[in-house]
Amino acid sequence: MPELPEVDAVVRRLREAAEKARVESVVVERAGTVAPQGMEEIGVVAGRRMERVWRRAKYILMEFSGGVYLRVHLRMTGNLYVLPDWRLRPVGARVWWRLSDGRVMIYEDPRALGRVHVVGWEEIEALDRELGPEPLGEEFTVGVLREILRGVKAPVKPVLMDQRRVAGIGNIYASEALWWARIHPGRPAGEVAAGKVKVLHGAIRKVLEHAVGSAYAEYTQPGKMAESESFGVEVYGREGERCSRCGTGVERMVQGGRSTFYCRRCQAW
DNA sequence: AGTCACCTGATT
DNA sequence: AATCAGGTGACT
Repeated sequence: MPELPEVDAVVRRLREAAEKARVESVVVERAGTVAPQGMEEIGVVAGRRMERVWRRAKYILMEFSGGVYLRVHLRMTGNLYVLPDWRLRPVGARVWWRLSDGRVMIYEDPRALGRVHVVGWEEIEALDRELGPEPLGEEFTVGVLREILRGVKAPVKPVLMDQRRVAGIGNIYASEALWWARIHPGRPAGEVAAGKVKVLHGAIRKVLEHAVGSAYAEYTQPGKMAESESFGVEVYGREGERCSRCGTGVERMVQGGRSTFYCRRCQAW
């Protein structure tokens, strides 16, 4: 479920709920979810205080006292939040952390594709180097986007979703940004006209900023994934519906095994 | 650059 | 029963 905006909402929620909280104990209900595997490793956070929580791309990073870090990736169905009592945990809870005040932080993930890794600072730095710029950060300029796309023959949509090139754009917002910029998703990235790159840059930021706002607003209920995608989404998941700009039917295609939605009239090749 | 694997649940 | 799912990494 989560792309950058939803992950960002999770992080802000955790900040409010659990930053500076002390972990009493850790329970792993599904061994494959944590790495390095086993209770011994993940157990190192027991007795430590969560000093800060932040986001890089779609990763959630937590620093605990004594220089221990957790790197969480929600993949498709993960979610992370605090509940008042451990007994309230849902069926899909894979890992949970009892806090010293009696509350509990839950990593829920029905499909169990996500991961919770115990890492050191070097691994956080390495991760940072492997990932492209944050699309909502100052460093993500029109010029930077132009450099990212320049000379690339691959279709522009999968390129936008490549986390090494730009960090945090997923399947929904890639489709949405291309619709706003009127660019065909299959167009070779390097062939997108300079003027359109500028529009695309603005569209990416606009779409993500809007989603960051609504994701947070709708994330107030722990345990519930946001319905943010149903609000302000123009093409994603709307095959057969009419394009709000020109009335033409929205089409679906598959790129790299993922659904892409677009308007063939607005987004001409 | 494309395909599959990882998993489970919802929907057709 | 079959297909689909908002992500990523490991293959070819």
